[in-house]
Amino acid sequence: MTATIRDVARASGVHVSTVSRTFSAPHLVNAETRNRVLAVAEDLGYRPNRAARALTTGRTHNIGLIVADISNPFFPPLIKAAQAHARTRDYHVFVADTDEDPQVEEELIQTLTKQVDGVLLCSPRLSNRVIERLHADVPFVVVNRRIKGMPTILMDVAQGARLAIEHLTGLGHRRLALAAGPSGSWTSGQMREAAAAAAAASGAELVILGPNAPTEQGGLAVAAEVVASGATGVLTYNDLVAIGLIEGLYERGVRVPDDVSVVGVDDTLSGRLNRPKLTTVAMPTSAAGRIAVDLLLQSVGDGGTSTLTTLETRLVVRESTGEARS
Amino acid sequence: MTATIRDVARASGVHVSTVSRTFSAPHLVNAETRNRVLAVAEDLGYRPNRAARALTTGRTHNIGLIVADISNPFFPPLIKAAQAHARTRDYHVFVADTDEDPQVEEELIQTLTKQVDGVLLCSPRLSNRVIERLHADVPFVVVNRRIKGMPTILMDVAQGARLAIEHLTGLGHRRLALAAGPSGSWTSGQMREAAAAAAAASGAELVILGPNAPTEQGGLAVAAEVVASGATGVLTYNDLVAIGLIEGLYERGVRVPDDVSVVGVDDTLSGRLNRPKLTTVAMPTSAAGRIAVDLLLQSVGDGGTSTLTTLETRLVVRESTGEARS
DNA sequence: ATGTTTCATGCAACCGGTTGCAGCTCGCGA
DNA sequence: TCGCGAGCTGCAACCGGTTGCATGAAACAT
Repeated sequence: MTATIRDVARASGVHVSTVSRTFSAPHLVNAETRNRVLAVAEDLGYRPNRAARALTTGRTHNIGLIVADISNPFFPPLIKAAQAHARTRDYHVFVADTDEDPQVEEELIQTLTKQVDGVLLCSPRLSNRVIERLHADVPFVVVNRRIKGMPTILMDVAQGARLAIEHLTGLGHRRLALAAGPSGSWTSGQMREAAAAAAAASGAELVILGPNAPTEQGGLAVAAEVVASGATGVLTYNDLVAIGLIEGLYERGVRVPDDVSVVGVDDTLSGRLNRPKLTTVAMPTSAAGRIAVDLLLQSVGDGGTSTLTTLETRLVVRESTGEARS
Repeated sequence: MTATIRDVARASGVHVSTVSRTFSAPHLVNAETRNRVLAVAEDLGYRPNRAARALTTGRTHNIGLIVADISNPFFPPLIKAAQAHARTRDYHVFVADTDEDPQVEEELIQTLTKQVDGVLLCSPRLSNRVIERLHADVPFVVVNRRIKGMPTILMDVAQGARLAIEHLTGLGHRRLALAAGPSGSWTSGQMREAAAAAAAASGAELVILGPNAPTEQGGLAVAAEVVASGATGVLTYNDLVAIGLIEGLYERGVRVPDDVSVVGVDDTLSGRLNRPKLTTVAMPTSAAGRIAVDLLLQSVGDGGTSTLTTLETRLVVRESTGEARS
């Protein structure tokens, strides 16, 4: 068994409350006593039990971070930024993966409820109704989805989609396709609307293909439809889909960017190292991670503002897009 | 505030212990009472506080999973397999990223200690001594590193390295290089030894380059050294390094596999979608994740076996390796 | 009618900490 | 010399559950 506060108290001849204070409010205990207690504690290998502490203080100093798919390279920078930033605030971040399954997502949130002070929900797949219900149990910050009444961080995908479409029409493409994301995705809906509007404004045609899995497989799978559609410019749900799509097109003898231009979204490292290097919409994921933590800790503190933060996106032009052939 | 067991007890006119049993040992309470309690609980939105429960039972039903770098595509399959498998055992997995920093790693383990029933250490960067000390506080299962006295899962990288080197020498390459991993990595040490032995056995030369960061950047950075070494066959620490290296060689006008053959390790999706598709050593990561969970739950149960499980690796030949030019 | 089980529930201690309050000691000023 | 405040420390209740034991009632056997 590991040593408890009472073991330390007994061994150093003081009351448990003194030991407790030695760790949680050192200035309240006499330097001499404190040193003795610390020495004994060290000796016994005592470590405060954070779970027990949380029971009375109501603060775990942990935050939960829930993502739909940890293997999507979009998330790691966000996770790392959140983690690093949380550490400066004396918090730790624990990540859980829902595997794109709303049921698992709900279960995880339930489990997390009393073990963390707040939860960061990244691209949740749960319905608004369920999220609102769960919100009664634990503070949330939502990333990549708009739910009113909750602190929210959005990346301006609409703007990104517009930039991408304008880039494509600017290169002379008149027949465009959007390889959409999964059906539950709020982001995908935003992209669709913005892309449709931007295409209409430029007098280009836009066909929506999907829903697709937000993965390379999704991209591979949609390649046939892209070819069939006759589109020469494609905007994809994310970089992964773009990479898969390019591979799929390649397998069909369609060259990128010579025959078809492809624009990704997220600006992941994989996209940067793909060949051709991806033209993509860059998302401020690290900033989102940091801000999310700040927002969360703030709403843990005071109880709940419902700020909406929208972060700008920008287009990064690389090699996967080119002029339309005349 | 959320409802507690006492609120439910009061509202349904029974003692708290009855409410407690309703949830944790339903068969001990009369069906009628049980239903009444459940109804009241539902009504009040009561959820058992898992942290409080853990305090008396000593079981959190959580397991911690610590990785050095969550953005390394090697980990997600392992994480997902562990998570899925744990769920079938009524456990949840929480992941933390150490950012390759031993200090952060230690801190995280400390934090996790009383909040999980056991910890999965994947490719830990901490010294054996520290790990052994921490082991007194919480059960461990170690993946990708040999620490005696602890349940361990190893992927046979030595075998993988041998296969890779033999593949290269079989193609006629006589001057080989190993782009090693970070200095703290046990795996990297294993690779180095096995590769050296295999090269010697085939009468080929092997130069060790590194240590390198286990990332694309690491691969990019080592490209110059590879060129300078005159090697025509390169084994890298992992797929990421291989991808970065290929990119770096490409920038220097060196073609893969025409001028230089490159073998990765891990068989990640990125490697499969890279162009050229990576020849690589496949690691049984999903199996490792599942087995790790089993081992951990087992040692949570009985107290600590120190099994050593070694998983086979295999070589997957794709497009990044080819015959040496004569 | 009595003794023995069985079943359901209550009681109270306990898990490992925290914290408001009270009491003690000491030094200082009057 | 006394009173007072400051500084430490102890006491005990509390956080939200669990669980061994005792109690009481009903069911059963004799």
